[in-house]
Amino acid sequence: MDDTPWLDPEERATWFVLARASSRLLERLDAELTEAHDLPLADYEILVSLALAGCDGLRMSELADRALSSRSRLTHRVNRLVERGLVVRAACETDRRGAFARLTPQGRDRLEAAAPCHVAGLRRNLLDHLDRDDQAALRRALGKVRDALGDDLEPLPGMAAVREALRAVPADAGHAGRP
Amino acid sequence: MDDTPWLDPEERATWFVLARASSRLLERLDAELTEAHDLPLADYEILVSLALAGCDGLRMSELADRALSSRSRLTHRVNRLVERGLVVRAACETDRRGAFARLTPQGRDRLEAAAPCHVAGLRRNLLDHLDRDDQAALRRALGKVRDALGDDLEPLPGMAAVREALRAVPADAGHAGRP
DNA sequence: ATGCGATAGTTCAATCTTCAACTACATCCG
DNA sequence: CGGATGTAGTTGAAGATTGAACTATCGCAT
Repeated sequence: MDDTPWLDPEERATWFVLARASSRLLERLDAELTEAHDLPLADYEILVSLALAGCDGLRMSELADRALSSRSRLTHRVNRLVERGLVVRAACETDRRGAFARLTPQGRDRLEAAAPCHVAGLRRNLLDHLDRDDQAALRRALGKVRDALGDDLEPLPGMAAVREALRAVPADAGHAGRP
Repeated sequence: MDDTPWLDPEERATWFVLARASSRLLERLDAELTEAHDLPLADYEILVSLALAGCDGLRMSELADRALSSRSRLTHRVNRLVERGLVVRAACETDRRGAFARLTPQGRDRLEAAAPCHVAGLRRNLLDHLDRDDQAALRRALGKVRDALGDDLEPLPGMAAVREALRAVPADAGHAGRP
């Protein structure tokens, strides 16, 4: 490590632009969503994951993975979502240590209301500035980085699938329910 | 906004890979630096900015910009660095609202000790996986995004410049000193 | 000069995250 | 079976971040 050469200007620029662009982007998306829907990006991503899981809900640890959150952070955050009535917990039948989180109808509504804002923000702040080649190059390059970092979650299905899954959430969920 | 089309699978993948790669990367770099040198990445970046500013130090707001930190966050963080003896504050002569932060010799040592670890982490977790074309494409694409987000800080000079600047920090700094 | 809006930075309280226990259950192996 | 070890998730306290309010100063226009 001590014989690692310093970065050359291009390497520095690569790191620099990645750090700054992603940080600013996340900051902006979070601010927009929070401002318009009182829903921090972290909560939005929890809701999306739960929506995709449909009425089965998702294990806490699975959810933590998807939301890039530590377990304990997720516990607290889900608590707040439960207080807000957007999520409910359910016990797991087959593994009694386990806990599921599941979207409530209010959670589903909240998510449906916020989704266009998020997508618009993504276009306005990210995608609109990238042509097809830029996007392909980004996916290629960052895909390799992600692999090297041992992150192997597959990309999410889109809003169509979310809506599909959401249709399966019965309008009266929120109390008891399937594990 | 409500007529914004949903993302297609490639757009989703672009966003997904950017979010996950950058988040995991930052997490990893922070963990490595904290583990090995008890210096969170956020603090490391403050120290680098201060080192590049040499013995003049840097205005708090300028430093906040460079460290991607809110003003209030920076105030707290610099307080902790001051408690640790790595940084000192100094008043600004020409604008008495202003405050400068400046590296102490201990801060300089800390930074010099940690820098190889950070560079090695950057190589191992990011740069080693990208060929020249990948890097150029990343800079092109994310440069556009960064511009669109209104972030216009120019890339930092490298460790050579840091060392250069550090040489200018007198060995007995840390008490009074230039604004 | 003087008053007014802008700017630099800090402070304080509320909120959020972290980290290290801790509980409870599962699984493995003899 | 039964004890050891591992895994899922929560808890609670300490520490960090946020955002609004606040202090102090600046710079400009009158």
